[in-house]
Amino acid sequence: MLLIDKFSGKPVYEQLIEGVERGILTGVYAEGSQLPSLRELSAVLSVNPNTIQKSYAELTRRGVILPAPGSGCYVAPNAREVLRREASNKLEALRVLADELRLAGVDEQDILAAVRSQDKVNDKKEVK
Amino acid sequence: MLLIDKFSGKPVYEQLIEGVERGILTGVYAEGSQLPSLRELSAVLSVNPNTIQKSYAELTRRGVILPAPGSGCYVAPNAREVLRREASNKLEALRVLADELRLAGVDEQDILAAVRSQDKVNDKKEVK
DNA sequence: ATAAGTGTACTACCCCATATAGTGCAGTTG
DNA sequence: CAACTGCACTATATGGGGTAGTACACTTAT
Repeated sequence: MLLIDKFSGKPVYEQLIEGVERGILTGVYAEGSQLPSLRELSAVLSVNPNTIQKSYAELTRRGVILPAPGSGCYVAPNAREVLRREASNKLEALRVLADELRLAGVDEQDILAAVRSQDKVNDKKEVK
Repeated sequence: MLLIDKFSGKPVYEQLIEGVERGILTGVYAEGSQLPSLRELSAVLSVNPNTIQKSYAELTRRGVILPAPGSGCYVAPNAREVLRREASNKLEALRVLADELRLAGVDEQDILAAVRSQDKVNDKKEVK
């Protein structure tokens, strides 16, 4: 996976970070599993190794992945938990964005509808 | 008010744009009213006139304000409508952000609660 | 032990956005 | 006329993003 759009305006290293995060959350990269090496990713994506390293360094700093010099990089055993904790902090960003839309006069129902999961999920999951 | 934080990491000219937009939406700058001149804003905010001009040019391009060389800059008569139309397009951004949080495992209720207007909520537990 | 692959640390360079600084011009207003 | 307005232009400095290349120490498989 890990697609990179060099014309998106978004820095490549950020796209890379989000791509790995998404891979972990969707199960493509299981906790403890090995990630593509710097040079391999560099070759596959046609991105400079330094850029890849910058992304991996950031993920390492946050405790999402664990580097093993000489061996490779691995998804941290508690990666999902780390990501989940960080995501909670992003709720504030969501609130701010929603407030802006509301201030601009966007209909409350439209806002709620946009946020609500619309993938035919009739999630009747009984929260236990 | 138009406060500028030079250490926020966000470009000054963007802060300026958002500040004017907010002023229009909150009624500080009524439609048709005159905005502070380039040089006046530059002096008050200690920001280079070129930076102010960049912000005003962007707002002009979008039809939010109307410049009158020799006279000043004025809020477009339909400024609120323009902003409202633009805001509708941002709903997609809201949806994407919400999806990310959901994927990360953030509780659905927490997401909805963050989005919901929190003005003295008469707690309606019956979600219709 | 050798070879290949790994993460990591450098240095150097380029491009572009951001922002500042200064000058000047044409138009409007009092 | 004088003072203000938006606007255009050039020049410069700074920093982030990205590339390029080299080197080192470590691990792993042959």
